[in-house]
Amino acid sequence: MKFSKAYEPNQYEPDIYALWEKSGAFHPTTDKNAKFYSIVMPPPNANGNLHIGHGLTIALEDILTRYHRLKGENTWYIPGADHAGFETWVVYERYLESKGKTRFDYSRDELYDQVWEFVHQQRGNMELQLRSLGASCDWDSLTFTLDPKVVERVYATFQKMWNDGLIYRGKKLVNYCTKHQTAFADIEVTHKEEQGTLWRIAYPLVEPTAELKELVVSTTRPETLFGDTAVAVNPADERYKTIIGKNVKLPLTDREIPIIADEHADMSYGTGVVKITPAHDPNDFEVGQRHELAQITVIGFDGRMTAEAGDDYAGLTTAECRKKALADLEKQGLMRGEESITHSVGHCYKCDTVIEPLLKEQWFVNLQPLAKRAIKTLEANEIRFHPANKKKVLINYLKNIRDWNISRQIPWGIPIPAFVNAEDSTDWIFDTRVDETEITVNGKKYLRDNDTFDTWFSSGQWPYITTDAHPEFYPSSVMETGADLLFQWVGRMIMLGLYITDDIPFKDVYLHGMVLDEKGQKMSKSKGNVINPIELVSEYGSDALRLGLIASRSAGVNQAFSTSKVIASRNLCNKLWNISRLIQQLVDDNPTEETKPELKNYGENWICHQINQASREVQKLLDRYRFAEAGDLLYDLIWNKYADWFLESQKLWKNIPLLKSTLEQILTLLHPFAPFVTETIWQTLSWTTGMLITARWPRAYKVDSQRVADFEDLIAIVTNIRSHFQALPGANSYPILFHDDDLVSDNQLLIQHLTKAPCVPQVEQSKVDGLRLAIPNHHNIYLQIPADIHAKYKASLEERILKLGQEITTLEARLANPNYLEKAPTALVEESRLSLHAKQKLLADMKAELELI
RNA sequence: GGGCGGUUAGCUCAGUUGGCUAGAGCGCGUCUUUGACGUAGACGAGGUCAGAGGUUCAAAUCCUCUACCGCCCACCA
Repeated sequence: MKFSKAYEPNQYEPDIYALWEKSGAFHPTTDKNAKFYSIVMPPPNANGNLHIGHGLTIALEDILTRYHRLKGENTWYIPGADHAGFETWVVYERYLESKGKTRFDYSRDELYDQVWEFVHQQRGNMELQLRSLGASCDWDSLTFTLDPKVVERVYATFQKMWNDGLIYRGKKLVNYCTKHQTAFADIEVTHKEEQGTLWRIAYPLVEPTAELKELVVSTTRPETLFGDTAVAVNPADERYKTIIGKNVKLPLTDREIPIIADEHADMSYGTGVVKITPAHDPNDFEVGQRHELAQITVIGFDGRMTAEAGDDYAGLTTAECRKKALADLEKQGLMRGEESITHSVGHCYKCDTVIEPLLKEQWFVNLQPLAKRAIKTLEANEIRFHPANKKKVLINYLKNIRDWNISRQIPWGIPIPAFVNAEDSTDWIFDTRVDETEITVNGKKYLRDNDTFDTWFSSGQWPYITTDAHPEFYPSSVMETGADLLFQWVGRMIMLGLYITDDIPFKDVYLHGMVLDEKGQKMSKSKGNVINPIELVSEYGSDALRLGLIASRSAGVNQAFSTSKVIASRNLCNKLWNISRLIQQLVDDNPTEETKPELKNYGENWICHQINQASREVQKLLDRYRFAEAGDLLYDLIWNKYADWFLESQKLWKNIPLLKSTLEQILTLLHPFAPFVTETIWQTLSWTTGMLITARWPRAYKVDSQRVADFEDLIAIVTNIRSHFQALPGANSYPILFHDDDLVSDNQLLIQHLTKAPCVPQVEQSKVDGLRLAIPNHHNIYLQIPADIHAKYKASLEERILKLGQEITTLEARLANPNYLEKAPTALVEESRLSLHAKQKLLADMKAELELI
């Protein structure tokens, strides 16, 4: 007897995981006759700790992996670790700051080496945490996003794009965080609705006319005025027609700038005049291109005003400059009012600094052709989405896709393999000798681009890079990741996958929603409401966390974390443990020959039917990614069916071979969801061999369906009796009598056992006395209760007669409807008829009963 | 401005070709030391499925509108 009274996960989990790992069960098989099933894990940050979202990710992916492994498929769950370029860099820069250093104290190569070292010290934590979550992934295949094979593929892709003309170097406005000193892709900028001020500033005409002395522009960013190179009016705007082409004086400077006509100016907005600052506003940049305006950069990459802003302002921060400029304008009498407005402002998603649109030369990818192909593929339904509507959302995004800035000004990442001619800044060449800061090609000196790739440029290629050792696993079976990464990651993997491999990168996409805190708030370090999955594992067990996380959660929906669901799941594990404990006891006490299980009585047929059905349902549900429903179903099977009815009845019969067999099946069915407790039990039971992780999904039992239906009746009878015992005043149990009922006759002992009734004798019909039970198909069962108590039962009987009457009326009305008879499926109509007859018979019995009282 | 969702029991949520009496967990009430489990067992209460209209033999489910809540995208000076 090795089963303790309660299941204590901590005591077993590490050993069980080690056992799996050592056995080689995580390695992929390559049996040509079996299906191939693969999941590429979204690589967690190598440098970080796992958060609760990873708990969900691993739960979902590992359930699928283990399920398919049990089904005998070639299964490969590929783990990864992400260098997480910017994320990690932010952490490291903070560390530098704490040491009183900055990035400018070191060369790029020095910094790269330092971060490598830093990450290396941290790495391993994350992997241990994945183990404690039970991820059955193939550790030998772990890919780090800076592994040479990744870098090679990324370079090959970059070169292919370069050759195909999809990559270009352009000086454009990029989203720049002046604190982190790097550019971002558009998608990485967080937009927030903010209160701002719209100032109206007068720009005096150089040649004032009688009716017009100045143009009043509206702006939320007066500090950019120093970079204005025009003011624009709408070409159709009658107010300004005559002055187009004339000049205005740019306040606070001695420059004059032209008045141009451009559709961008909205006649109905403010005065209809807009200042044009091509170097600091995306719209104005476009206008500037159309009109060949100069681009004057007045804000530097450090967030301070440049010399172009003039001696009085150079060196000020943008905020200081705004204040001073407004004051100076006021002094000069050029302010024409202000109003408060709400507008959307871009922020750095890490430090919340306002993102500056700044002119910078960067590498861009023209995504149009890739997006076009992706849209075609999606519209042809070649990739299935869960939830399905996310496909539409992605298509909508791809239709409006813009060029992707892939340059990052941070040292931690894959260096961009490009060099520029020292003599000619337009002469760029592709070369992978990124370890050298300068190279010589054809006698010319070329200097290295010091930028690195956007992390997503490499992660976007993850599926085919990670599966290259076993190409038969590509495309992967499903990409499971957070719904928030739909554009950033999933969309790019599809585009790049199609581009590079000419194939989809995965067949299905499953997107999970965010795990919110218990109050439904987004978790964040600053709010202090972060839930640590590893702490939950140590408190409740890994299985409980997994089951608790998937409970009541559906694809794509953000949902609060619920401790009570984790506790309920822990209780299920304990229940299963005790089920096993009881069965092991029975096995120990009743030594039998090892024989095939035979189904003898009603309950045995019934439970085997329930297991068959659950097995079928779970397969159906998992094939459709309905994790929560599958979990619920197994909870119900194990607790409400197996333990409460089957095991209770087996205390009488003790069909040892069947107890063993059914327990094995149940353990197998639950294994994908709760791998630790099921394997622990498997390893503890005296008769099981091998490991559950590599067992096979159970085969269906052959059952007698009449017996199954009969046992359902028995359940109804027992429940009805228990209900009476509870509801009737007086003693809490009474003898049960019956006549002419084979089912009850066959199961007298069982009914007695389950109801705790003193006895269940068969009697002559004439001698029957007592309360008659109202059970469909079983009208001859009675409770022998004293007359006075019987009388008290009258009221409840009348109530039920009334209710039954209503049900009968509804059914009669339905069956009297010719349209129903004609149009509803015949099986349904037949069912209604049967139901009506049963109820009518029952009603008659109950009425007779009432007369007797 | 464009797009996508949500509103079901006290709480958190399931409910995907429309079809028996709308489910679960937690919570709540009553009872129970029955050969594993009190992290338990038994029984029970609790819902006009946001509102209005429509389609249908039949609507929580499909359509329209309304109200409230949310998310994403967008270059709103």
